[in-house]
Formats: sequence, structure tokens, C-alpha cells
Amino acid sequence: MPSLVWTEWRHLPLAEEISPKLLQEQLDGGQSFRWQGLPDDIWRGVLGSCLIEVRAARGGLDWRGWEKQVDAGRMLRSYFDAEGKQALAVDQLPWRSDKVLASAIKNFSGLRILRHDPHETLIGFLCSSNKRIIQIKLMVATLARTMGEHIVDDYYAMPTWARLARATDAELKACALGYRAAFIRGTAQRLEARPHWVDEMQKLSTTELLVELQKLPGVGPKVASCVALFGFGRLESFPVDTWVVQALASAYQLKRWKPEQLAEFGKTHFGASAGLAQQYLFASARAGLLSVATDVKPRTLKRKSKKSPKRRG
DNA sequence: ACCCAGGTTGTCA
DNA sequence: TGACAACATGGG
Repeated sequence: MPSLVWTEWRHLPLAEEISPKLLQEQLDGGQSFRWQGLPDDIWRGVLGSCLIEVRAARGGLDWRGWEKQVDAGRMLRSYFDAEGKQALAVDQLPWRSDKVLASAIKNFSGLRILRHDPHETLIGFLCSSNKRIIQIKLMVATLARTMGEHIVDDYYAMPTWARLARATDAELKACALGYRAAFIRGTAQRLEARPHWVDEMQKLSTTELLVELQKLPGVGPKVASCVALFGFGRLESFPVDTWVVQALASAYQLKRWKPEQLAEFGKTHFGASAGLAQQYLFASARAGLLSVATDVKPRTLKRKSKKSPKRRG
């Protein structure tokens, strides 16, 4: 069995500086579920079949990989948008006329959308419903360890759809997926018969892409939006999750708006870079940094009901 | 014991 | 269409 020997640390220049705090938000803030934090602000993760460590450094990132792998550097340049293409996209957001957005951008200045692998993104967000990020990370890690190709030590690639399609009930059960196991299996059975689905879907318009993704079991509007944004790099895609619902309700006075309506609001208000706006709002909301206009705290409004089941009518 | 979690699906009216 | 509960599992 090969042993884990790291390459020397190398430098990856980025168009913009990145701080340790920002790196943490990007790698562990719900875009990817594959990174683990180590001491000294180092992050270790598996991308595709590459095992990688990164840390913030002046002018960009320092990184190293398992010595027996190649091409990781090229992938990282894309992954972190080394050319800085997203800077323009951020500038195109309506922050000049939107103080809430301006504040959110300032909170996490330099935050970018990772260019993640569509396949891995889909698996991750198929696991995401009704789960915290930490739990999603655990499910994804277990899927890899159970059915993914071994890389080195305790590191594994994500399983292929073909492998997932023929996973036994026991294997899926061991991954603690709960009811999401049927999502994974169902989608796997569809996609194993469609090996070029990424290339095919990349050709679609974003609207068409969202429709196509939602034909897969376990993929609704929110998961599709995340896959389009993080996996296919569609910066206009605007995922509406519980945090965004709360953020828009409080900071934008959009109480009682349904997710579908909020998605439409995001699309029209934030425009071609709506996904980036979403990520700033999401991060700010999670950090408790959004100016909550007086009220709106749904959880405090909920009172426990009596023992009889709730009815409405 | 109870509530909630980067939602989706099935099932009622 | 549109609202709502069920869905498995783990942590606070």
C-alpha cells in the first residue's frame, strides 16, 4: 500500500488576497463538504482523486498534494478562480444602491464561489435536506470511505454513480443517509446510464439546466440551484434555503414570501451574479451579521403545541 | 422528550 | 395549484 508523502509547499497566486478567515468560509461554509480544518489554518481535502492541503498566504494560497498525483495545480487554479473573474461579477451586483448587500459583501470581502465538480456537488446536496453542514460532511465522507476509490491512507474519492447504483441497502444504511438513500440510489440509477450528463447539461441555458436537474430524484429547486451554482459555475443561480429565506425576510422586509417568490426576487434584484449575492447573504446570516429589522425570528414565535396532533382546516 | 437541520416528495383540498 | 405532514438521523 502506498504511503502518504507530501510534495513541498508551492505557491498558487490568486488575483486577490485571501485571509485565513475567508478561506475557512469558502471551504467550510457550505459550498463544499470535502474539507477538514487542521491546525495552523491548514485545510485538507479530496478533490476528484487528488488529496490536497491549502493555506492562505500573501498573494494567494500555499498548497501541497500527495506526491503521486499530477495536475492538481491546474485544477486548483480553476477551483479558486485564480484569475479573479468573479471580482467583476461582484462589482456588477447592486451594492451601490443596496446597503444590506453592501454590508454583507463587506463582511466577507473577497468571498467567491468555488468551482466545484458537478458530480461531487450533486452527491453532497442530495444529502443536504434537513441536515446541518457538519452532518452532510459526515455523510459524504462515509459515502467515500464506503464506496469510493481508495487514494491513500484514509482518503477516498467520491463513489461513481455506477457504484452508487448498485449499492446494497446495508451499504447505504451504513452511511446514515436516512431517507436520502433513496435519492442517492434513484439519481445514481438515472445517471449511470448517462455518463456524459455533465457535458450535456453544461450546454444548456441555466433555466434549462435547472429543469433538467430537477428531473432527478431528490433534486428540487434548492438542490438544483446549488448544483448549478457551485457545480456548473452558473453565477446567476440563486439558491433559496432557510438562511436566505430568513435573511430576505428580515433585511429586505420580505416576510411570508415563499421560496419560489424569493428566488424570483433574487433573480431580478441581484441579476447576473445573484448567486454571489446569495453567498454573501448566506454567510452573513449564518454569522449573525445581518441587520435584522426589529422582529422576524420565526423560531421564537413557535410555541409547542399540546399533545394532540396539529390540524388545520 | 422535544426541536431543528443549506428540502423533497406525496397527499390531501 | 397550493398548503402541509412525512421522511431518517443526530445533536443541542
